[in-house]
Parts: sequence; structure tokens; C-alpha cells
Amino acid sequence: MNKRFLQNVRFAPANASFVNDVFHLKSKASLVHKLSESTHLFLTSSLQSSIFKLGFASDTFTVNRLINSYVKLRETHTARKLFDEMPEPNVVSWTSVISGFNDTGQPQTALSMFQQMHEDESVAPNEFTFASVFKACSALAESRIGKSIHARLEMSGRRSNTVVSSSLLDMYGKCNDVETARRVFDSMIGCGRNVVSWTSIITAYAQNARGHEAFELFRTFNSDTTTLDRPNQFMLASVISACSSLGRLQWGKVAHGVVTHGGYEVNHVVATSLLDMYAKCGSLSCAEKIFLRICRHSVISYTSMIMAKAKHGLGEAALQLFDEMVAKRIRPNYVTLLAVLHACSHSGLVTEGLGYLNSMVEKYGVVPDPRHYTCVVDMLGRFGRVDEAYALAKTIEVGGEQGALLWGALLSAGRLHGRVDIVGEASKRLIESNQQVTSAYVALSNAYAVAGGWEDSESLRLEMRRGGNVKERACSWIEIKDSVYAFHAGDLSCDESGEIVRFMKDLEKRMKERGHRGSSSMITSSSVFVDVDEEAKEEIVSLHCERLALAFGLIHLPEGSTIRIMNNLRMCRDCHEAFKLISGIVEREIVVRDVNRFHCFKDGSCTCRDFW
DNA sequence: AAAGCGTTGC
Repeated sequence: MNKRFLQNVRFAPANASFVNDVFHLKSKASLVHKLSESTHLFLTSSLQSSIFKLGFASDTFTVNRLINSYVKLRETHTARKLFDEMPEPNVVSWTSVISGFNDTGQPQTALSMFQQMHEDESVAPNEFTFASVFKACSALAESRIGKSIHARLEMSGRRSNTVVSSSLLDMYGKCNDVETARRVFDSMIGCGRNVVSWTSIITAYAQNARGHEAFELFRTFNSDTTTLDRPNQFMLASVISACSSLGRLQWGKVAHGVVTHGGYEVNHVVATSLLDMYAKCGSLSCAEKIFLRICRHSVISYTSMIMAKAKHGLGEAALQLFDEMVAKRIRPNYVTLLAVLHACSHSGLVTEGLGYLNSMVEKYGVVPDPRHYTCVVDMLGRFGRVDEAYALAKTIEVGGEQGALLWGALLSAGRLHGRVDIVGEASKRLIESNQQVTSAYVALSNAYAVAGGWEDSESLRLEMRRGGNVKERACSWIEIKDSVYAFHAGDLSCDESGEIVRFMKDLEKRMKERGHRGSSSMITSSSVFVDVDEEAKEEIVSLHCERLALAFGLIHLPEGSTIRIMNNLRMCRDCHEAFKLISGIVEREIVVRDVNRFHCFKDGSCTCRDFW
């Protein structure tokens, strides 16, 4: 039959081009189909030569598929070359190449392509293009450019698209403009929000230190009856991260319940966020349990666990884990080295810490940056090597926020060891660079007061008041079952009878007797400092509150319960000592008024109780 | 044919 057909063709020239077309189109269809399945550069480039031989080099649709195949293989350069040779690129061609640059970490090039598209004026961007371009702005945290493109979007009338709006709100979130992100989210009520847009707004709050609102939105999403979407791995990782930064174990457990329910425990990003959450909420054992369940470890899971051990005072175990990671050929990054230095700093491994700082380039290929130096300055300072800390700090040229952290570390060192000269130098640098001005003034004022320069101290305090510098109030809090009890620095109104202070003094005495070091003289020194300045008192009371919280937990929790203490300054480095001590103390009756009672999540939906 | 969301540091 075929034979006869071909014979007919031979004698019917009028039909020849028709058959030729059919043959070509059939070949094209199969080539394009093969392209979409190609996962190897070799296959894609041989398909390209076949396509070109058949004469489809100018066919926009076919070349778009080709470009797309190269983009999937991350061959952005080849994709761009093909694009540049196209006689008539359309919006798909432009968008494919722009998203290719996004996917290969070249958002700047993606943006310049968009600019070129704008100047060309031959093709108008559509929803797909805008979504890609906002993603590029997110990556660059470029709100200025993002806003101007947002204006173009509004003019084009293409806003009522869930994907575009999500990318837009995500961009505002990444540029730290949460209010605008929220406005975009609120405006999406008509075009339909989905799990991605909810995740974007939750992430915007979570990444901008507004964890409460992030969690509140998560709850709203879960009780929203208008959507069939359930939380996915992206949303959960973000929500869990919010719980970590809030130090709210109960909320973290609720999120863990949702993870288990949705079967997302195997996702390594979710698992890593859970690990970090348990560690930051004080449960090292749960963190470790999660860590051991992770099958394929990444640099992030190891770094999180090293940091967890470091913050819980287990410096040697942290370093051991670091060795294990290196042995597994997982390459450490700058955060890993920060965790390692923290481990040394928090466990008094000064020599080891200096060793890591000096060998990190050569051994691990990580160039130390100001954050690593700050960590080492802090470590030297804590262990009395203040002059070395100062000498090191002077060699680092850094300003802005990083500079403030560096000189802030030195300031603490000077204060801890009563070095007025160091406090003076560090304060001067902070005040000059207009960073942490309040703490600097307070510390300086205290240093003068200690050295007997009462007049200087007084004039500084006046200067502070005139400048309107107000220090954020420190607070500690404790979770007991479903409630959170908060204690604010300087506020001992919960101690009407003075019994707490007596208890603290007793506790402190016992701690000293057992050789507990650190800021152990907070109560006795308070009587010295109380007339001088608020700062010392704040720190003192903040520490009091941790002990207070301990005492509180001891009284209200059944035997064997875990007590978690958090504060908004840093993880309590004395917790381990305090725990050891408190376990030997007989229960006492103390009447404590609830200072503050946050609204708390009643955990009814948790499905993984067996985990704890 | 092309698009949007997540984890480690302070």
C-alpha cells in the first residue's frame, strides 16, 4: 500500500510538496517531543542539528522548544545564543531565556534582558514574564527596580493573576517591605489565593522578624474553608522557622504535627527546619532525634546540629560532629565555620578556636569575614584575653551593622573584665558609626561610674536622654503547658513579698558554692549599680528572670518535666549549670503572679505525640 | 511552549 502510494507520488508532482510537508511536520513533531524528554546535552544538540537540517531554524515555536531544553539543562549560554539568532522571537522566547538566567543564579542578567525587551518594544511582556522578573528582583532584593516594574504591571492590567501577584508579594517580602507585601496579599482576595501565595506572605513575616503574625496566618490558612489547599513543604519549613525564632516549642510541635500528617518528614528542608526549631526552643534531644533520622545530610543539616550543640554548651561534641561532616566530604561553608567558632567560644576552647580561624582558608576553603572575627573577639573577650581581642578587632576594617557587632563584642569583653579603656574605645567607635548608640552610652556611663568619674557618667546620661535613646527592654519567658509567662527586665512587680529575690540569692549562693562562674554576682552587684544606671540592673534582672522562670517551672511542673527558658537577648549560656543545680534543690513554695500571659495555641490537632 | 513559595549565622 505504501509502495503504491509512493509510486503515485512519483507521478504526481503536484502532490510532492504536500507529502514533503507532512513528512517534515511529522519529523518536527517527533523531534520536538524528543526535545521535551531530553535530559542530556548530547541528545539536545543532536536534535538541534536535525531540526536545523529540516529547515526549522527560523520557526519560532520549534526554536522556543529548543531554548527551553537548553534552559532545563542549565545551558544558559547556548539558550541565549539561539535566542539572539532568532529572526522573530516572541514573548515565550524572551520569558524562557529570562527564567533561564533566574534558574542559574544570574538575576542581574535576567533583569537586563527584561530592560532590553522593554527597549525593543517589539514584544510586550505577559504574566509569565512579569512573574520571572519579580523573581529576579527578589533574588537581588531590588525594591527600587521592582517598584518600577510593578507600576508597569499595573498599567498593563495583568495583575489579576495568582502567580504574578504571588511573585510580586514575595518580592516585597524579600525587600523587607512587609506592609506592601501584605497589601498585595490583601488585594488578591478576588483572584484566588493558593498555598503559594499564603506561603509567600507567611514567609514575608517570618523572614522579617514577625513570627507571631506568620504563625497567626498559618492558623488562618488551616482554618480557611474556601481553599482545598493544604500546607506543603514550603509553607511548613517557613512556619517552623518562625517558631524557631520565637522560641515557641508548643507552636513548633503543632507545626511538626502538621508535617507528620502531611508526610513531609522525609523532606530534608523540612527536617532541617524542625531540627533547628527543637534546638532553638531548648530541646536538644529532639533536635538530635530529627538529625539522626535524616538520610541524606547537607551542609545545612550538619551546620544546624553543630550550632545546636555549640549553643547548648557541648563544644567538644560539636567539633566532633564537624569532623564527621568533613570526613563525609560535605563541604563546610561560612556558616559552618561560624558554628565551629561558636562551639569553641561557648566551651572555652580558645586555642582550638584560634586554630580554626587561622586554618579555615587552607583547610576548608572558607575565607574568614568580619563575622568570624567577631566570634573570635567575643571568645577572647569572654576568657579574659581582652588585649588580644582588642588587637584583633583593630585589624578588621568593617562598618555598619557588622562593625557594630564587632565593637559590641569588644564592649561586652571590656565591661565583663572591668576595662574602662576598652569600654571607652569600643563605645567611641559605636557612637561614631551611629550604631548601638544606646548600649554604648550606657556601658560608657557605667564604666565611668566604676572608675569614679561620676560627673562624666551623669553628663552622658543626660546626653542620652536628650538624644531620645531608649534601650529595648530585655525579657525572659517560660512555657508551661499551653501558657507562656514573660518577665521583663527591671520589672519585679511580680515579687511583692520579696521572696523571689531571697530565693535567687539563695540559688546564687548554691551556684557559687558549686563553682559556677559567669555573671554570678548579679544580685550583689545590683546594689552597687542600682543608683548608677538602668543597664546593669536590666541585665541583672534578666538573669534573675531566668532563675525565676526556673523556680517557677520547678514548682508548677510535675517531676521529670522539661523546663525551657528563653530570652530575647541570647540563649542562656548558664542554663546547663542552672539545670544541674536546680535538680538538687528542694521544692519551695513561692507565690508568683502571672506577669504576662500570651494567647497560646491549644494543641488539639497534633498527630505525632509518639515523637516526644 | 514560558511563571510564583522553604532550611543553617548575628
